[in-house]
Amino acid sequence: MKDYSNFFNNVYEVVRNIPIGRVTSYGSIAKFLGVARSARMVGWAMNQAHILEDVPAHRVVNRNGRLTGKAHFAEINQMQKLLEKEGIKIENDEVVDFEKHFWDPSIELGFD
DNA sequence: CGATTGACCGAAG
DNA sequence: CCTTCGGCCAATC
Repeated sequence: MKDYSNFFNNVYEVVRNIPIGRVTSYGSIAKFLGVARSARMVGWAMNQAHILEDVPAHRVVNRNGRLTGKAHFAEINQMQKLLEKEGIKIENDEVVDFEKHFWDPSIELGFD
């Protein structure tokens, strides 16, 4: 049973729970929610996220650590700017030491 | 309502 | 390194 109506809601909730100075990937979120093959839906969720306020979409990148969604922000450098502000270095639109800053919801949040 | 697109992922060549 | 393909599903045209 998969409540896709709640799926988007869950995505936003997970993203909100991303600690400062950490980043995660769309796939990891999707996997955490049990829809590993629907990572694109996470992307769509992010697309809708811009209407929300507590959704730090800048902390969500693709599995390469690349800022694929930067073009969707109000300003192109907004995403990189926010990340660098949190102590994450960006180089060539990619997160430096991505693995080091990577935050896996399935590990950090985990299930009870 | 059919076809296309998309802030993805992974595998294959 | 790059391109192509299959998969998944909502939103858009």
